[in-house]
Amino acid sequence: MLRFTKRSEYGLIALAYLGGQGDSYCSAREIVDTLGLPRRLCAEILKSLSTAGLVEAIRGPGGGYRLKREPSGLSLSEVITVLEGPLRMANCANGGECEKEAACLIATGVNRVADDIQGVLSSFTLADLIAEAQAKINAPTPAIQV
Amino acid sequence: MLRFTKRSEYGLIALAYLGGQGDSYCSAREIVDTLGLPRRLCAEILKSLSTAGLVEAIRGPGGGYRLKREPSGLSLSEVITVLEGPLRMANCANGGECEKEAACLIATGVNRVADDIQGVLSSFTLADLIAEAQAKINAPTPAIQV
DNA sequence: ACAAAATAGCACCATTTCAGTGCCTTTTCA
DNA sequence: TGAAAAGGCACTGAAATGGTGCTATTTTGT
Repeated sequence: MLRFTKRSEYGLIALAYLGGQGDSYCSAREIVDTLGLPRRLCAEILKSLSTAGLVEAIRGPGGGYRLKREPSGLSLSEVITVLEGPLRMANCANGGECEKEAACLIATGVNRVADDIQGVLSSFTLADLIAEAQAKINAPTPAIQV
Repeated sequence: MLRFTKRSEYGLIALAYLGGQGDSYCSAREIVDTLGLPRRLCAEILKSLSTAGLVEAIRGPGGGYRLKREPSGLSLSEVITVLEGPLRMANCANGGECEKEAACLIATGVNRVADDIQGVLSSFTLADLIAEAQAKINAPTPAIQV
């Protein structure tokens, strides 16, 4: 339960990778080949991130993606919202087909939980993930390659 | 994303209801009829909660369910774990088919997030939900009945 | 002893979401 | 003008989720 989808997982992985590459552009191909992720799926994810303005995309040879913002300014909350849509803990907590008073029994409390979880996700940034990732990118093997 | 399943939702609702009924036993039927929840599904959920020792079940006429523990001692974390299994944010974070170093790029960080979220869920108790629910059970209509 | 109340157990179906893929188009650099 | 790269579109298979029906077993009350 309460798990990330692959979209979020791959998205965060790709972002962490981009974060470790500085200002240079990385092609989707490089990313998926380096990290061993499914190509098309990641392409879609990167596109979403691009549309949302989290990464910058440049076409053509030499192009690719790069972060549009400092990793420390990119919260997990934002990334996940882009890739999975907004948080909705219980059905009645959001949009609102809450006809049965039942759901509402816990709506208020659940909303409070949701807020706290959202807070956790907001408190973590891409920089936090990258801090961990750095060691793995730059340490054992020069760079994981295909 | 990161949403409760219906199992958790209904489970929490039922527990909140039981919490408002003191020491008396409430039949599954009473619960679902009062709250307008799907019968069979809730019966399964109550059975799970009973197996896990969170509620007490008594068969036969006059029987039913009741909380086996003080609401303030029952964390959401526990309830949700019973009804949905353990938290697992990313695949590589748990059991371990983590062949691709990719997933591990964020594993450590994601695990930290998961811990924090688990912390949030542990910090909320059934009593918190009931506090909200009480008003709705005892206020507008004497008691929602069939 | 019997009937009714209640939980327990089993097997199944429908829908939605998720993960993943293929193919073609457009842009852009060399 | 050719190759590299992002972008767009439509589709498929698998799994999780939500939900239901029927029957068995236990227990109380009459």
